This record gives sequence, C-alpha cells and structure tokens, in this order.
Amino acid sequence: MATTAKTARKSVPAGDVTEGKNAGDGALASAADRVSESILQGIRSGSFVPGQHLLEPDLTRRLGISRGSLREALKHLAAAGIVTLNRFRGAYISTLDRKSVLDLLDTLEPLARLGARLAAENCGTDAQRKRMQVAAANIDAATKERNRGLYLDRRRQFYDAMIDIGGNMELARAMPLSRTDLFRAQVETIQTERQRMLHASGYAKITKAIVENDPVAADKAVKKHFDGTRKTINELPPHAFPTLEI
Amino acid sequence: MATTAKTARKSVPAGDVTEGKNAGDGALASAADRVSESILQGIRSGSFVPGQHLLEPDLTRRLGISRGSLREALKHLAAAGIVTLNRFRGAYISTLDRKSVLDLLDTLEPLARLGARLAAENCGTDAQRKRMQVAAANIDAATKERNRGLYLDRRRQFYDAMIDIGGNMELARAMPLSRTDLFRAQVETIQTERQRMLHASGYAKITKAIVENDPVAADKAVKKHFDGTRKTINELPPHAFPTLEI
DNA sequence: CACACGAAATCGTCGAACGATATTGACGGA
DNA sequence: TCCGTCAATATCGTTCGACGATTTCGTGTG
Repeated sequence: MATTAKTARKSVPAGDVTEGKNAGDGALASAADRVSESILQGIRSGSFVPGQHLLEPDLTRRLGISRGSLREALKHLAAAGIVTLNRFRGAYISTLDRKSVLDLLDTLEPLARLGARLAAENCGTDAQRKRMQVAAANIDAATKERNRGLYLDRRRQFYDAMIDIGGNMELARAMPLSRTDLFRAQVETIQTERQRMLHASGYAKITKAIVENDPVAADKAVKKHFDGTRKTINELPPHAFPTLEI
Repeated sequence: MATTAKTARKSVPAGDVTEGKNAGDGALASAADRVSESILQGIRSGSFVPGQHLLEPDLTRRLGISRGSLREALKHLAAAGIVTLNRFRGAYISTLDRKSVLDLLDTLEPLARLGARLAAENCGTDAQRKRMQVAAANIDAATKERNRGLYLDRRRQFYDAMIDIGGNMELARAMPLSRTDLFRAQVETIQTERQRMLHASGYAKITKAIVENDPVAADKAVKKHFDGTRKTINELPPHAFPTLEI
C-alpha cells in the first residue's frame, strides 16, 4: 500500500519506507526518526559518548536536516532517556550512575523474561529457529571480534528477533532497549574480557531454550543472564559511572 | 486585535528544569508537553475517543500553540502508542483490539509486580503509607462515583505513588501507563458494575500488602489483579474493540 | 584579585511557505 | 445508469527565518 515511493527527488519529505524499523506502528521514517536512529547508532558505535554535548547547529549541518526536525528527534530521545535536555543549555547524551543501571536491569529483566518465554512458546517454524540461531551466532562473532558497535547492533537484533517471534508488539514498545544501549556503551569498554565472554555466552543459552520450545528454561536462562550482568556491574570500578555534575 | 489573541505570544518558556516530566500538568513544562498532557487528559475524561481524527489546525487553535509544538507532541504520543499517525491523512487516537489489550496486560503485569514489590520493600515512613492508602481510597471513591475521568486520573496517581515509593525511576519510564489509560478508556464504559467493583477492590489489596511491607503478598495481589482484568477483557463483547479500518 | 556589565551563544517558540499526497467530487463515455 | 478519469481541495511533512529568554563567558573597573 505505502510502497509507491516513485518520486525520489532531493529533499523530499521522507519518501522512503523503513521495513525493519523497530518499536513502532510500522510507519514511514520521518526526518526526525532518521536523526534519532543516527544518534542511537552513533552511541552504539562510540562516536557519541555519554556526557557529550549535542549542539543543534552542528547536528543540523552534519545530518542535513532542519532545526525543527532535530528538535523533534531530541525531544523523542529525551523522552526515552537517551539524551538529557537542559533548558537553554543544550542537549547531552545521558550518563547513568550505578543505581540507574541496576534499576534499569531490574526493569528490563522481567520484560526480557517475558519475551523469552513468548519466543519459546511461539518459535514454531524453521525460519524462526534459524533467525534466533543466526542472531546468537552474530553476537558471538561480534564479541570475538571485539567490535563494540557491531556487538551492540547485533544485540539489538537479537532482542528484536526474540520479540518478533514472541508476537507481543506491546513488549517492543515497552522494552527500554535504547537506554540499555546507552549503559552498554558505557560499560563495554571497561569490563574484563572474561566478563565480556561470559555475557556473550548467555545469549547462546537463551537461544537454545527458545529453539527447543522450552519457556521455563528460556525464562531461567534470561534470569541467569541478568544475574551475571548485575554481578559485572557491581564489580566495575567507580570511574565507570561518571558523576553527573551540573 | 479582534482577529486572534496573537498578542499573547509571551513565549513563556517554563522556569525550571524539565527532567521530571511527570511533574503534573502546570504551565512549567514545554508547549509540547502541555499538549501531550492535554490530549491524554482528554482521553481519560472522554472528550477524545479512540479512533477520533485529530486535525492539526483545530488543535493548534484550541490549545493556542504553534503547529511545530503540536507536531512535536503528536510525535511523542505516537511513540507511546497513544495516537496513530497516517502519512498525509492525519493523526488518530489509537484503538486497541483484544489481542493488543491482552499483550499490553502481559507487558504491564511484570512491571507492576516489580513496582509493587519494590514499594512493599521501601514503604518505611508514615507519609509513604499514608500516600498509598489515600491513593487507594481515592480510587475507591471515584469508582463509587462512577466518574470515569476521575477514576483514570486517580488510578494513574496510584501507580505514580507506588513507583515513587519503590524508588526505581527506570520503571516509571518503562511502564506503558498512558497506553493503559487508552484501553481503560475503551473498556470502562462497557464493563459491568460487578467487574468495575471487583477491579477497584484489587487496589485495596495491593495497598494493604505494600503498607505491611510484604513484597510477596504485593506481588501476588498484583498478579491476581491482572488475572481478573484479563478475565474481564475476555468476557467483553466484540463490539468493545473497534475494527480499525483506515 | 573580585565583581559588574555587556556581547556571544544557545534554546524555546512561533509564523509562513513550499512540496507531496490522499480524498473528494465533477465530468464524460460505455 | 454506472464506472473510470481528472482536477480541486484538504492535510500532512519539512524547511526557513525571526523573536524573546537565558546562560555563559570575556572584559573592563575598582
């Protein structure tokens, strides 16, 4: 229906469709959406670091969009907790202290467990099983490559696959995955190799339970995964969590 | 000046930091936030019904804000699933079918249980206990009054109190409470008196467990509350869930 | 060296404009 | 009469320029 996209002039109002867009009503990508995704991608890849000041004139120039669209995107990201807006002082990439990270884990865990249970119940076709296994293998490969941006992308794809297969779209909307990307970006550079590997192995266990249609095991695997993450967070040195002055 | 009140463009840019966005209504928030809250309030009170078409020119006139701010708010509400944006066709108040409602309940339940557990663990002062009891009593009163708008407002205040006391602010961000308001608005007019009363009594049980610092009982009370809600949803006639054409 | 003052930078909001698309209604032909 | 085609209208998505408000910072003065 909305797949016309015959006109491809320059600077047209968002004439392209986004198929794999996460969390949404399957709408088209507006300029603001593209900006949001660009900033999120920048956080995952490391070109934006927590605490960084985002200047409107700079971003509008680099992204080639108007200030209105940029502000729309920043507003959206602020609502998601990715950036912090300070009145008349600008937008900053949010920083998470240890308590916020642990709170975030507490919040994300029950949702992830629900998602894993649903995926385990609904993983019926070979295509679905394949998708989960590929997603898990991709995470593993990115971990071994020590490519943080790639790892965060694929971790996101893993959750997307799980939620897709589970079939509960409300879950996709509620899961604070972008905010999790933020804290992953903060800690990924600091945790030890062993912690990194241990964490990555968790996805394989979750995947195994899902493709075997074992919701109880999937739930348990996610729980263990989060317990391990909490342990890692508690073991991190204080300097992993910048004190947010201001 | 007989044309419009354009001279009133005093551009009142709030006066405080906007990090606490659920700081109530008030004119302290940004223009877009005020519009969002106004639309949400309209949904709760019934002046906006699911499926209703939102015209930009009409809203800008009625709310006295610019089109840019309105669009910002609509974008925000669309991200939260409250309104649906159709390219070149406008914004509509979202409608939820039965599956979406059940999915939403599945998603909300573990978060609400977490919130109740945390509140039960952290409810230490008399002020906190008082706040929970007042919130529960207010819900009860609104239910007995058969005032839907008031009920939805106070239900929201109940959850806010619970989350506040629990002390996990990530939870506040993740809980799809506004979307729940949407389905409550859809359902509240149709369910039977018995269902309504039964539902309201659940808040009292949750409150009791919280003030008695019994996390296990609080978790259990929320679970029962949601089980009852699911039962109600499944008993509703099909016409409670509009087929979303367009 | 401390403090006041003004310029620069930045943000929040508004209004107008242009292009693009969906909807609608009129018109003509089979 | 019915149906397809085409133009007019309504509405949306985006951009640009402008103004007021506020913070920040450099500079001059005591």
